[in-house]
Amino acid sequence: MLDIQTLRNDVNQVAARLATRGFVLDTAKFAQLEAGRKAIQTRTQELQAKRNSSSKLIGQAKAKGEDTSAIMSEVANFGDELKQLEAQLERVQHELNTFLSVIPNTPHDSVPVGKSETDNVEVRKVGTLPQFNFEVKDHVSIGEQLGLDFDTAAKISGARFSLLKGGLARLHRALVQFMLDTHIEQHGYTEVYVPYLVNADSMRGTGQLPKFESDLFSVNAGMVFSSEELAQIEEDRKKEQEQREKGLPVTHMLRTKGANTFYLIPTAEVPVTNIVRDEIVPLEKLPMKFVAHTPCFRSEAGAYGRDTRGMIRQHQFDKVELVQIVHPEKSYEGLEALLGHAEVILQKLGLPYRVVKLCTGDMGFSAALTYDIEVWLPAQNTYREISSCSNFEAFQARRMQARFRNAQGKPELLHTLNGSGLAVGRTLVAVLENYQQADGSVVIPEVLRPYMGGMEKLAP
RNA sequence: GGAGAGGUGGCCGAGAGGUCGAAGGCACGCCCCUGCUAAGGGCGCAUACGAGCUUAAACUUGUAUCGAGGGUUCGAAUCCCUCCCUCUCCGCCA
Repeated sequence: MLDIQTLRNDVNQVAARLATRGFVLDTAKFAQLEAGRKAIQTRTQELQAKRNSSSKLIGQAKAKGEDTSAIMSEVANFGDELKQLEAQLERVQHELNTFLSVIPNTPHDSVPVGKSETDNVEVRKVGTLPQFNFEVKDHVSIGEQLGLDFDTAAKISGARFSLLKGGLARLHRALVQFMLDTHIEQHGYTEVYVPYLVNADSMRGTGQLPKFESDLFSVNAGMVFSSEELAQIEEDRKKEQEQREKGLPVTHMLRTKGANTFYLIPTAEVPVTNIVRDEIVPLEKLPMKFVAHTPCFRSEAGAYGRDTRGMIRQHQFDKVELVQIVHPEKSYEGLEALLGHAEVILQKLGLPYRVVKLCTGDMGFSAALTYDIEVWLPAQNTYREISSCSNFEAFQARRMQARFRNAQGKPELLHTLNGSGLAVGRTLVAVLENYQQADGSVVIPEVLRPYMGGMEKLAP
């Protein structure tokens, strides 16, 4: 969420910055909503003040045993108007809120302007590309011999799921352990174990809702209703519909009933960052650095047809996620450090990669600046995203009301950062492809061997 | 799943229809006293949003907020309804 003050002071400037990322800010709509809000709010508060002072007088008069009918009829005169105004105010504020909550973050000044990933800027290339004196296979062909089984996964669940067996499953686990240990022992992160099902407030906090609901999986726990309850729900639904038609604020009777709707996390960013939602963190606790290993669930509704082969794009994958909660003045420093922490994993694994700075058009909704790390995949003869490290500045913190107490003792919004360190499935793919041998076996990177019982290679 | 008790400011905790944004305490900030890592005293100290003033801050003022949402009332932290959450005991369970 952007700062509404900034929008009021300088809509055009904000609109221009948002335009660079392909978002058209409806400034006329904003002006209209603001004008409406202002007029209604001023008048409403005026009447509320009048009502409050009258009520106070009534209280005093009653205490003395005096007659209060004159004052009470005066209040009754504007009672209806006030009720209407309060309803109108709520409606316009709700509209304004909805309007604000779908505006993406403004890009940092250093972000290259561009339309798509082709406009991203390469920051550096690290590592040397492996040479093969045989025809390279992709991870699907290599994996088939080693325990990667899409057919069984499809039987159990469906498309875009995978099943790993034997050494491959262990290698997957070894990657997780290696990543976690590195970040905990060498980079100073605190490991956290978090819920994989979260509520809607958490999803709103980090920006997945309300705009990207279709990318998420949701579950309704214990939603078994008796016939009376079903009838009640139907009635509530009608009531809500009527309220909408009359233009009254909707009371969301259904929403409270459905409060046991959970969302499966699309990334650990959601539960981990929401640790500080509605909190005021003491200054000396900053920066907070968390690392978590979680599965991630994405419906990727819009991505069908892309990466259909293999485990590049799955409904479920594991990720080790780095999150930092920092002082606003330290967030860009923190981002560089965090990016470095993710890179270390690739360096230790001996995987060649490059770092790109995303252009305005390719950045995610909540980010002010994003670096992607792309790992070399020999079979695709290209670099593919394996980590995304972003500074969200105060965008998420404002939605979450995540604050710290500054040196003056006043609450101030935090900055939030996160990045994959790394996506485990894709790292497994990269290991398979980069360490493949002519005989179909795969050499295990040295840093992983302690986690593999000393094993040096996976052989068919 | 059953029974009960609760949710109030950064924290603890009173308040049980009127002058309550909310006593008291802790923590924190400024000041005084003391002169040594003790103690005492005074003052201040919620957040969001609006209006005024302003370059801005400060300030003044208004409104809202006592788990959330509805309702009753001239007036709700306090009464009613719905929901959420926490704790205790029992049951079940990895």
